[in-house]
Amino acid sequence: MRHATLRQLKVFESVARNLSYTRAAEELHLTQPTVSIQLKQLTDIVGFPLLEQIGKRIFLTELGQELLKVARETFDNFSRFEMLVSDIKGVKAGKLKVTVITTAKYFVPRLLGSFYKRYPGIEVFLTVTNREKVLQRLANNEDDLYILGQPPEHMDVHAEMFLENPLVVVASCDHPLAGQAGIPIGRIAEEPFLMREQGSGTRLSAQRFFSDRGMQLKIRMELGSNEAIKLAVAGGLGIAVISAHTLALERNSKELSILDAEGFPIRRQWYLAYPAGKQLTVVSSAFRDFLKEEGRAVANRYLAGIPGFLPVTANTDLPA
Amino acid sequence: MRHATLRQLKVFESVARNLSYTRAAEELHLTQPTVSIQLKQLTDIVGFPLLEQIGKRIFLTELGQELLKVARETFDNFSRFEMLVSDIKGVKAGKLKVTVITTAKYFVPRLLGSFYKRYPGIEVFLTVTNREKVLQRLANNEDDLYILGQPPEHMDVHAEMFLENPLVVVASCDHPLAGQAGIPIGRIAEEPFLMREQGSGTRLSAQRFFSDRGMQLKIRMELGSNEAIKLAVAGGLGIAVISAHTLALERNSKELSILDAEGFPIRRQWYLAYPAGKQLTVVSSAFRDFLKEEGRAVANRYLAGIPGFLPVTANTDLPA
DNA sequence: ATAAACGATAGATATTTATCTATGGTATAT
DNA sequence: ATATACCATAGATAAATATCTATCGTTTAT
Repeated sequence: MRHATLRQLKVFESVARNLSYTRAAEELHLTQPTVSIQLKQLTDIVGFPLLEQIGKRIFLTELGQELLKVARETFDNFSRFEMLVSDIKGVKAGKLKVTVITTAKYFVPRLLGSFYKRYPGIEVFLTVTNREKVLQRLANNEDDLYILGQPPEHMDVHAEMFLENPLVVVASCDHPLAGQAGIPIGRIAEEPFLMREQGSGTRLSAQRFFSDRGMQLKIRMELGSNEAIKLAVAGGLGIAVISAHTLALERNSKELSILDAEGFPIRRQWYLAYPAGKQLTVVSSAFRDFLKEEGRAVANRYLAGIPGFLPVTANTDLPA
Repeated sequence: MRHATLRQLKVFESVARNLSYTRAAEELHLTQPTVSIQLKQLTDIVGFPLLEQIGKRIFLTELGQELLKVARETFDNFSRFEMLVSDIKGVKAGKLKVTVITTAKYFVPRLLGSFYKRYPGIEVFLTVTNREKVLQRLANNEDDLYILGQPPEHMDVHAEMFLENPLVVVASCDHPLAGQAGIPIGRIAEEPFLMREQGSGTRLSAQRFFSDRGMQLKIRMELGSNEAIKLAVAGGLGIAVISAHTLALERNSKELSILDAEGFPIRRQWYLAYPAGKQLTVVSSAFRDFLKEEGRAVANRYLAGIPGFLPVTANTDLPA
């Protein structure tokens, strides 16, 4: 049975449906002897007659009927698979598995939302986890794409920036420094700071920024969320370094002010990564294009106008 | 997709399971390049990658997983079919469609019962109908085997006798003729007869028997069943011609007596028929053998000892 | 009785296939 | 840094496959 061919099944199916070798031959654009031979081979493989001829009429034997079922099921399976292939080709079907670093959870869901609206047939699976796990999943090729704040090193990974993530200094609008131009960095360092907890990427970047310049921050308070920090800053409890994205909604409010501090914004980026050598699926490719496009739009809408910020124009692909 | 081969699927399945070309090659007793080539061909046919290699590890793409499902289902179907084939070969499975003429309904079900006991995996379909319908079904090849009282003529049919069906004259035990040897046929014809309704094969045979000899029967009464006839005969209402089979249970009773009438028993037979040129299925063959065997047993048990009856020894196959 | 339709078979052929050996490139592990 | 394991590719070959044309024997229909 292993040695039967799909061709034989195809021919058999046609004969079984037409109950005629000649008819089947016409349908398949073959000559009648070809059909006879194909059927003979299949019958020899099975070891029992599949058809019987009584007078001039052809009948299916019990086994013939069973084999017909098998043949039809098989062909059905194949055509379903073929449809899947063409759906995937047209991005009308498929899966997209994305793993993002925790800090990206503030903007990635929104992006996935609009992506899903554009391609409703796609199933999206989002995993949000810490950097270590992200890298691990990347190494194990568990997902299609990965989003993180800095491209992995010591790994053969293809990474590309798709969105600027400038870190800015915010103060309340009635803060003495609000509105001043070119505030020296030393002046900023004198202010009491509000910070996210240890381990936050933003906090790390900020502290490194100041320590690189030989300064140490005065941390007045640690807060568990960006929202809490913004509220505390607005209440005049101190100033803070936060991602400009988290200000998206407050940019035009009169509560918070971005200070024009020397050396700011600290330039960070969001990266899209995937294993080097991985051929992206059609869906992944579509999401990648989508991210870059959206990235530009977001940058133009929210990031332009940040003091000291110059948007990167080219898409910078970073090799490992 | 139509051009994929089962071989390719087989190789693909092995690679997908082992996640290694080399492993698959070992498993299939092939060289590794052979596996590579088979997979390349399959991939080309599908048009999209089925596997991806990240570093040294191999992963299934989404399509690969789908195709794996298809492949497994296909092979499952085939092996189920193969099992069916071998079950049928061993008469452990299969269907048996038998159509019998109405008058055979008195003994066929019992036979089917014991056949079913011997081959419990067989599904038996029994159709009981009149001669015309039986012949029609036979012409249309709707069943496997047919049982009737006389083989069809003017049809290309293979028919073989499997059971004698002698018609005997019965009278009550205290009837004057009971026990007499070599009763002349004219004497029998003087007696009042009990008969089945018009159209009964037995009645037809009996009347023809007498009319062939220039006599006419005096029919005292028509009765609807063989049981009723036997009771009436036992009650002394007349004598009757009935199939010896119907006496199976009463042979040793003291109520009924088979008369040793000249020219009796009328020899009738039960025939097994099927279209000429039809190759019997394994099950049909088994049932055919069973019938002949049972036929002999029944003949030995019940028919021996009927006055004037000589069992046929050879199995007489009648051509059309 | 004859013709027409149908399937089986034989013989021929071009193509495809399945497979091998040998070798080369890469990635992981030591 | 080297060795090892793994997959890809090229080239060669024997086998099989799929197909055709021509023809024959039956069976049905006219």
